Amino acid sequence: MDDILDSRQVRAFVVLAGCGSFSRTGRELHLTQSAVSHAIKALETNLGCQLFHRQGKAVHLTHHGREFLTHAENILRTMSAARTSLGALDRTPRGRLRIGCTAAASQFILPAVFREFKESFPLYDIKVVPGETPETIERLVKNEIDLSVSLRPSDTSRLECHPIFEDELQFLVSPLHPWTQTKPKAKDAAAQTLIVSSRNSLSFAMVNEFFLKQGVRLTSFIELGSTEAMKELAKLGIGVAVAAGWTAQAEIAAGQLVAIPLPRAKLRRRWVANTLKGRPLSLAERTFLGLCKEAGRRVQVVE
Amino acid sequence: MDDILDSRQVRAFVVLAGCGSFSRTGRELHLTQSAVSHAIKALETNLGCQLFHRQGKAVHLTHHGREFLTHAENILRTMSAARTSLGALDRTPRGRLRIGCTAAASQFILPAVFREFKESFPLYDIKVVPGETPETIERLVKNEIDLSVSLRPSDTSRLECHPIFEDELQFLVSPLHPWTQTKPKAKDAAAQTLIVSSRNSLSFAMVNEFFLKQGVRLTSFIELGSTEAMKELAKLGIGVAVAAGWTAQAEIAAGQLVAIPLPRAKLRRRWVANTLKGRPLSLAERTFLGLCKEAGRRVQVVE
DNA sequence: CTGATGCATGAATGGCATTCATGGATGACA
DNA sequence: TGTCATCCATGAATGCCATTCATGCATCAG
Repeated sequence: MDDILDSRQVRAFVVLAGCGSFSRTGRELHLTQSAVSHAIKALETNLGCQLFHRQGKAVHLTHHGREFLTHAENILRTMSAARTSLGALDRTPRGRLRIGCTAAASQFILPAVFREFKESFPLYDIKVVPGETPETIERLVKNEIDLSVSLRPSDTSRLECHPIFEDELQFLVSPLHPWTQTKPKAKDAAAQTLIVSSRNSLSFAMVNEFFLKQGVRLTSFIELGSTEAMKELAKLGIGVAVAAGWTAQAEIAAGQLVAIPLPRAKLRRRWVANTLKGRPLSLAERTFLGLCKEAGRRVQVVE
Repeated sequence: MDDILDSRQVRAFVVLAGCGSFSRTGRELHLTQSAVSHAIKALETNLGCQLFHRQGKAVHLTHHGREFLTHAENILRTMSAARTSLGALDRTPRGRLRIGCTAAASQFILPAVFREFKESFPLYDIKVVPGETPETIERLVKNEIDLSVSLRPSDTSRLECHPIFEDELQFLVSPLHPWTQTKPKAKDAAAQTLIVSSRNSLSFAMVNEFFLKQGVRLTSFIELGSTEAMKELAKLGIGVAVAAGWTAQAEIAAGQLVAIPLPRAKLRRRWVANTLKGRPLSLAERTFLGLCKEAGRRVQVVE
């Protein structure tokens, strides 16, 4: 025998239990009396017990029928609740948001976004998964995160990329550094120790490629996870940090660091918020994307 | 659109949400992958939102899908619980028992029955609806009570009558009454004030008919609701009570009342427990009937 | 590049829910 | 008591719809 119940039979049962007449049940459900009779019989057979006692014209619940009624009503109620709850889902902000992002994003961009997001969606569960751009994109594809804030990867074939803002990679050096006097050339960079966030980062790859195009292979690096640590080392003159100016806005304004343009050309980065291509977005996610763009505009102004 | 959900679609949804593969879901449910695909699509259309996000081979729940999952699991759980609970119904004694009975039954027969019944079915809700035999049978037919303990009515066409015991109507008189010396004849009864329980009772009808057959029309009655009151009046010699000897067992033994046989013949009454013909009986009801028969045997011994 | 695997889609099919037609039972009413 | 109206059960007929079949496209491994 089947392990689940036919919803239509259950509905017929509940209506019949309520009105006590096969004919009236049929009329109510836009069915014939015969259909109701067959349905109830099938339900009784399926459950292996009699649910109604037919006494002439009168139809009454049996002991088993009374017991089943509570369950049957539950089933219909749950179905109805499911539909209602789905319809109200965009209005009742409850859910989770798993966000992958780079260290810079989590430090400079997202705090404001989270604060504003929580105002509209206080019940949302937010989880941040930090990581460099490539692994973050990987997580997105694996559905380990819902949304990522990172650099725009080269392969966007399965991504929906929402631009946030653009910035430019520069050298950040101590005010005592000779480059503050004479603009560095590409081969000068090879002689320096470059302070970068991570060898796995997309920025790192971009910088390498940038210099390779100018015939220079960079070799000496210091790899640090944290933006703050990078700036500290640059301040001490231990090397040359490669970063965007806005991540050191305060230090530059205070004269602790100087931003030096890369040689020959600008190396622009495109920050984006990513979602999986074709994935339907919840209101919360759409809102989050909007807030990211706003935050991006504010950063862009600073740049 | 329909207001209820197809259980099979719900089941497919839950399995798919669990394993993340249409093909595997199909295998699990003994369906083709195509069937699952169609079913999920129909469910999504019905609910008006996408439940899964298909990313190449990977299938993941959407925000809406996650929300729906809780309800869907509830639906299946409730269906399963309904089946289980029906199967265990005879083993988990919970329910109600509405019993219609006459005053004599509720006073002399049922107390012991209730006590024993409660031992086996402590969770049962028992309701007693007192009344004379005719109205009690009426209530049974109207499904206002589940079971009746009363006299056997003449029309048993729609009843299932379970015999309990038989007794005999007699005169109960004061020890000072002249009938204790000379056996009364039928026409002597017409000269007496007869103490009866109720004009609506079956016993009353039986007594009248009994004397009519002997050419005597009874005219003088005192109608009392209570057996106890009848006995008190008889003791005082105000009239002649018509009742069964076992209802005054104590008074007869104590010499306060004397039982006098009716003239010419015995007027036997048949006590029965009734249920509606064809109605399936729960274990509790079957047990109750059994206890009634036992109690009947005990009364019979007294008679 | 190729084969294997997975999902979507539209047409075909067959199972089953519903209807149709009918009969028996009950109750109201004269 | 007979008649009529109403109600439920039943089996055969029907038609809808769930499922399958056949196919195409995308993805992934090697």
